[in-house]
Amino acid sequence: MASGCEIRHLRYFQAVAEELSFRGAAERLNLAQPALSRAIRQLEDSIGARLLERSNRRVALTEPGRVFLEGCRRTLSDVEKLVEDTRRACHGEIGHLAIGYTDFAISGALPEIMQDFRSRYPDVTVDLLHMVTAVQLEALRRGDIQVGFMTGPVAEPGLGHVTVQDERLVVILPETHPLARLNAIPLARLAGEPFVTGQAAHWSHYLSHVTAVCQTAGFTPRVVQEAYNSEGIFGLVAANMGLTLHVECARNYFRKGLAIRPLRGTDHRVPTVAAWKSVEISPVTRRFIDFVGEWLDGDGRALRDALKELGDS
Amino acid sequence: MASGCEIRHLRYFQAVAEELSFRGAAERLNLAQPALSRAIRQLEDSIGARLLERSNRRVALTEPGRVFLEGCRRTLSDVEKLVEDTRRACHGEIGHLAIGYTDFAISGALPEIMQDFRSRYPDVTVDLLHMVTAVQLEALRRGDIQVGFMTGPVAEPGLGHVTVQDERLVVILPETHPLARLNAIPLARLAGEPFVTGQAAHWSHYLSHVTAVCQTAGFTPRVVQEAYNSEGIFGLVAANMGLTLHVECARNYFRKGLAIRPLRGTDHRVPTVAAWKSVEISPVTRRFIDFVGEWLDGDGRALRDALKELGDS
DNA sequence: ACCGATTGATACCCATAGGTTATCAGGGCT
DNA sequence: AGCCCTGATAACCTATGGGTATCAATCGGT
Repeated sequence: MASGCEIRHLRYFQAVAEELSFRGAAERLNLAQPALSRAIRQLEDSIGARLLERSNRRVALTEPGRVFLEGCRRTLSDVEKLVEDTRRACHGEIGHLAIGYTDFAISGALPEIMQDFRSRYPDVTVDLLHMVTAVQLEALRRGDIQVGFMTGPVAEPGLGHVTVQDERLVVILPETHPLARLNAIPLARLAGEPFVTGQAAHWSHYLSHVTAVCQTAGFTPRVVQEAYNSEGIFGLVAANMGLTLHVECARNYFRKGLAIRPLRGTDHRVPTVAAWKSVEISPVTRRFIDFVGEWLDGDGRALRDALKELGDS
Repeated sequence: MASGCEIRHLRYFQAVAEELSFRGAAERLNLAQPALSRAIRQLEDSIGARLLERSNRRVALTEPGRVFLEGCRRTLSDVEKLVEDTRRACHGEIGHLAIGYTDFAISGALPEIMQDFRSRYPDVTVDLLHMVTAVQLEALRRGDIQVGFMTGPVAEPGLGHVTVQDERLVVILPETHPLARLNAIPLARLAGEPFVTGQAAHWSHYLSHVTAVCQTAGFTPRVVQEAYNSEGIFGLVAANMGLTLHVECARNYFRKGLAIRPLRGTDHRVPTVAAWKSVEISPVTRRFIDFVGEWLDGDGRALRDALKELGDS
């Protein structure tokens, strides 16, 4: 029952079993030989099995000793690995993250970020959860997610954030639409056009950008249809219900029958930011945030530049 | 390095992590609470990671704590299993056996014995090694095998043994041979017949039976061919080179063109015995020997009787 | 065949690690 | 506000792990 058997005993036994000599093992362990003899005796007593055959001149493993030695090696390396893993967890190299994302984020840089993160930190498990910006803010507050990729700007107190994307607007319209013949579409030409957007209740952060940019041209968008998600919006546009404003990353997707044109007459940009609760940051969250920062400065620069040129063209 | 982390610490930590309370865990461990607090602190120091979040009223696992807890459970159950396995090894339920066998043994009861033994002691690994009797005796002496199934009688000092088979002789001859028309063949009729046997150097124990039984009828077998093993002997007989004496278990094999007939005119029997070195018997060897004894008394009786009837018919 | 060298076991001592009791400091709860 | 429950701390005590000295047995070399 109270086995009394301790890791020390396993280490001692392994040494003796490998050296097949108490004195040799004691030296290897920086220990006096009598202490070793006693420890091994204790171990044998606590197990209730004779592990070593001592014949006053020769030390040999018994059958139980062989079984125990193999288990010793396994257990000792397991414990060592466990301690190492725990330390890594402490440094954020092991753990779990729940991350929220919007359609804009998952259409943009997020897949590459996640791919690079997972290959850099393979022992961090990640749950990626689709949530609109407002839901992410609430989930962050409740601790349901540790990081959210959402439509900015973020000005909530207690949240840290970094801008991941900062994209110009594009017009998505049926390729049969008269405006589709223009290389770029002036903002003013959208006045009066039928708009397809996301549902006001869920897409508020994005819609505030749309209404704001239209206001600068002195009109309010005429919304004729609200869809549940980006796929829905694209589908309704393809069905000739109207046109929509989106961000550059829409170019990463293609739907037959749609045209994507830069929007002229405004330098308004829609930021997508990674946000996190700035108190009680777990090690793995810290790692992730740092990684995103480094990614944006390094690996991601090429991608960002490409996107930027795409938008500027 | 010197992690100082002991199994006790793992048990303590697991208790606290599961109770999420130092006092509760201390009670469960039959320990005073301050000792627990100190042990956990030591554990955290030795790992270098904060495993528990103590906020004076609530105890919670940190991320490293979760990692460590899982490893704790695994390690503790592994150690428990290891101790249990070692005890079983001590009782001979775990271990390894090297067992020698002759053609006679493997053609007789040995396969059934081994099958029953392995299903009764699945954690004992067995090496079955084909060796003629003389080689088995030497291998036993050197400890290369723990038990040998060989042709008796065994009279070596220091060897224990039990008779596994005790078989009448049969004559194996080409089915076209004139004697094959008899239901049973009188010993005296073999005088002058050409004999096929195993090589004298390796089959000495068996050949001594053959010559002895022929002597009782007043003749010496006229050996015209020596084969390497039983298959070779059967093949040479089938090739009409001569006939041979074998034991009843030969009936378990069949080769086209051969006839097997009881030998009349002698009650000589050829024993096949299991033998072992009677000093330094390992627990698993003891188990095996006991098992063979019980098998012969119990499960094997039916088989033995069947063989006996076969021989008596 | 004997003596020295070496090995593991034993006896004894000591420092310390691990346990106990008593007490404190901080938050909820009534 | 006051009580109670929690984990941390302090002081102390003993059991235990480790050290030194020594013994008995066995192997090797001359």
